[in-house]
Amino acid sequence: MQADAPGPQDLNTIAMLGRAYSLLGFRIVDGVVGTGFPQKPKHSAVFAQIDPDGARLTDLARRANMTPQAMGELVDELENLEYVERKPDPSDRRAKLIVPTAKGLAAIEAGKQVIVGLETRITEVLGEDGHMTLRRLLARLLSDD
Amino acid sequence: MQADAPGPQDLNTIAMLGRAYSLLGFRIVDGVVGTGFPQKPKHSAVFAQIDPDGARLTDLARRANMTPQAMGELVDELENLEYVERKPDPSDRRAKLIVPTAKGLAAIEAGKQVIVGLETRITEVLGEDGHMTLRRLLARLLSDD
DNA sequence: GCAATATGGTCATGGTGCCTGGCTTTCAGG
DNA sequence: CCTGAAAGCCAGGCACCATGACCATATTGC
Repeated sequence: MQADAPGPQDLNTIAMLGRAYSLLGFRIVDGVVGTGFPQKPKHSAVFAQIDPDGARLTDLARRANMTPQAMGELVDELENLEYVERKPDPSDRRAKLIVPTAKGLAAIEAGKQVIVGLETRITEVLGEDGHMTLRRLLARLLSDD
Repeated sequence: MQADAPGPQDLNTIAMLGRAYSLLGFRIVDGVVGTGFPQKPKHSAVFAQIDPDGARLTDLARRANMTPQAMGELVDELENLEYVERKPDPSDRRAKLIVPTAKGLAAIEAGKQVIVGLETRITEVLGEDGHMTLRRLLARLLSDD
């Protein structure tokens, strides 16, 4: 809620957090897409939650904090991109398991690599100590509430 | 390091940034609404950019990085809530100045106070040094790219 | 066993947020 | 003047996500 035209140091802390997150978040998607795995930002909500052995739609939705319908659409798209498959759950015939394909696993791996690369970059900019300190401070903020 | 109860420290740094921002961002809106100024999260995009003397719709849109149409809708809502008024721009009869009302200025002030409160809370949690260190690290991240 | 109820998933519908395209009014330059 | 550009508005549309209704299957209580 402040004018955010000038340098970052003039922003309030919350705005700085937002900028940093936005900046780095876009780089994740760019990085993954750059390695040849087209996807939308929202798809990472699936990739972040999916289990290599498959997971149920409702479980994915719960973990990603959205409705099963919304997750269903994401899975539709990922199915069209051949990143996941819907398979019947042998233990419950109502359910379907969302299972990543080989291509999907490769995309997830690419995503992890991009994140590792970005974290390395953060360490380069802040130094090993700086990065560790940042993580420690953020962890304290998050475990506070 | 338990596998079944993942705490914030198990997240990658980018995810931690995102969580912290999301957490605090919601608290801003909650705080402002709690002081009796109903608004939606998107409205802060206007409040953050508006000038007490008024600003043009297209300027607001440019600064908030959206199309004039989208900004126009936000301004419609804020006009209904009586936070802003549309006045003719004396220097250009095509343009209209979006001017905050007294109520709008009070809402902006409330927003600033909420942010100050949250920053104070951050200082309580991290300590004066911790908060300053966090800001310094974030500023370095932001000025890097 | 068998109704009652809960759960997994889908479809239809609606709301929100934002976009593009087209329009009028006004401004500025030749 | 006249033409091109800019300010703002309206219509239409797409993306995203939610609610509600529905069907198939599981589970529970009697």
